[in-house]
Amino acid sequence: MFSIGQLSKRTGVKIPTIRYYEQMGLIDAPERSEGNQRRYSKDGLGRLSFIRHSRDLGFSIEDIRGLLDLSQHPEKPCQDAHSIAATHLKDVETRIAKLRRLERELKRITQCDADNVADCAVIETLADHGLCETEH
Amino acid sequence: MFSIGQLSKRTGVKIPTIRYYEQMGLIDAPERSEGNQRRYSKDGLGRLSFIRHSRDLGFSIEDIRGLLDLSQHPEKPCQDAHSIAATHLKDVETRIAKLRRLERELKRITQCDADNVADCAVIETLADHGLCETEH
DNA sequence: TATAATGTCTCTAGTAGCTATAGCTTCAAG
DNA sequence: CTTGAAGCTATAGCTACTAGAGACATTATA
Repeated sequence: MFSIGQLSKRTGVKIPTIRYYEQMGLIDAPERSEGNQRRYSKDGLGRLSFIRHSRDLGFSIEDIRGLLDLSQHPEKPCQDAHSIAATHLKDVETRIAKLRRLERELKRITQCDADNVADCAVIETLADHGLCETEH
Repeated sequence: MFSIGQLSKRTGVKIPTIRYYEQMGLIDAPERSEGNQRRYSKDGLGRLSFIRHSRDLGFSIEDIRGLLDLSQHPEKPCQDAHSIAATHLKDVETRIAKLRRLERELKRITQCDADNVADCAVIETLADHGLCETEH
């Protein structure tokens, strides 16, 4: 049996976040001590680790809901899990592509060596979209 | 003079967003028509374009507040603008690095060709952090 | 000029995924 | 038995918007 603090330390999920997950129905409400404090089983620990790890990989709460549900049914086909993961991968790839365009543009404009705002490439570029090299 | 709808079309910023920016003090409250509708000048258009463009480059509202303020004072040195942009660039680079680690991991786990959840690499990896190749 | 269609107004609440605060109670160590 | 850390609930706040309701304004057409 773990207290919420112990669970937090073991999983790296902050205490208010654990309570938030419970509220969202992502983890079951655990048993309580006589004094009404949460007491978690190993199962609860496993479930929270799963969530933590999924969040680390950037899955949304809703995705995780689906993945957790699947993980409870080992006999089911895993198409759904694959499709959740594949969709998420695509999303990550899209975000990377976008950020790399930003990176390129930001690198370009931060090369400005002007002294004052009047000649500053950063400000100038922001003020005039026509000065951009790339579309975004 | 532009109505809010015209401003929206010209800048690509949605109407509720324009009102939101006004509320946030990012743009000045414009004049009003007799019937209390917003009427914008060319200046307002320029300012909103600046904001739009800055948002496109991923600057936060607070960053933009600073950048807008600087842009009003062309005689000032532009160190601050550079530092805002440089910090943002670093942030973008960090996010790219993180997303690429995710991408790698997601690619790896989605290669699973199992049929059911019991053997599925996606679920297995999420359940057991020890199976990850990279840290995240 | 009347009317219909479109545009705009304010206000409130909702989105994701937490985080912070206040004011209280419980637990564990000495 | 006391004290300090840990836990409880409930509410509000964060970013950057977006959506909806219900009323009013403007513009285009008949």
